[in-house]
Amino acid sequence: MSGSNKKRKRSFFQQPAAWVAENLLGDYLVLKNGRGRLEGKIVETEAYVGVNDDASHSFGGKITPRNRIMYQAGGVIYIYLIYGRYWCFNIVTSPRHEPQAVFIRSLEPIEGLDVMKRNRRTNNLQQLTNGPGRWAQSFGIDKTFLGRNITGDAIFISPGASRNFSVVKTKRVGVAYAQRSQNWPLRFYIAGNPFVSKA
DNA sequence: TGACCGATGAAT
DNA sequence: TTCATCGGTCAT
Repeated sequence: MSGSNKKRKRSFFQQPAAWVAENLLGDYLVLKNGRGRLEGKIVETEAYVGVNDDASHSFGGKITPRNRIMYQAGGVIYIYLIYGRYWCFNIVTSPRHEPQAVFIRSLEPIEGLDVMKRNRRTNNLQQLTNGPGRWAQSFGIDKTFLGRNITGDAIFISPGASRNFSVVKTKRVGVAYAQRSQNWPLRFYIAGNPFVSKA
């Protein structure tokens, strides 16, 4: 349901990434700023499950300036740039020192579509939020979101009203470089939803 | 300091 | 299917 200010709590995000990724489907991502309220329904996610996942930035326990936020307790935002052009938006999950994260891949636009279109410089509703770079651009996401709390007043997750959908589980997109984990079924999306990315 | 890269998107 | 693209990352 659109317009709710109910929030997922921090404890929700301190579960394992695969669980969080699946259970975020149907929830709403809400962003409030001076220009109003943007809201999108989460329809596609991926889990990056930590030190044993060679598709994850934290594989092998690696710590760099970029990924160190992943080692925080679940509930903070991990942002990084891909291909020199697109911001990728992740939510850190799991307890502290367990560097897992959920990558939000696609949203269904719910509220603030005029602002989203302006940010994306397009009137194409279908291509507004159906991919990680696209929705981030629609929402004005950039590196200033790094480390922010996903349970605050400015940006938060609102629980979905119903779960009358089936979930598709497949391998993740764009991780063919991973030797061991490339086929792990850690991509989740709402079956039949038109805003799931094509991949 | 700079070679290298990529959890993509858009065009074809 | 192909490829443009480029700021950031990280090893040096």
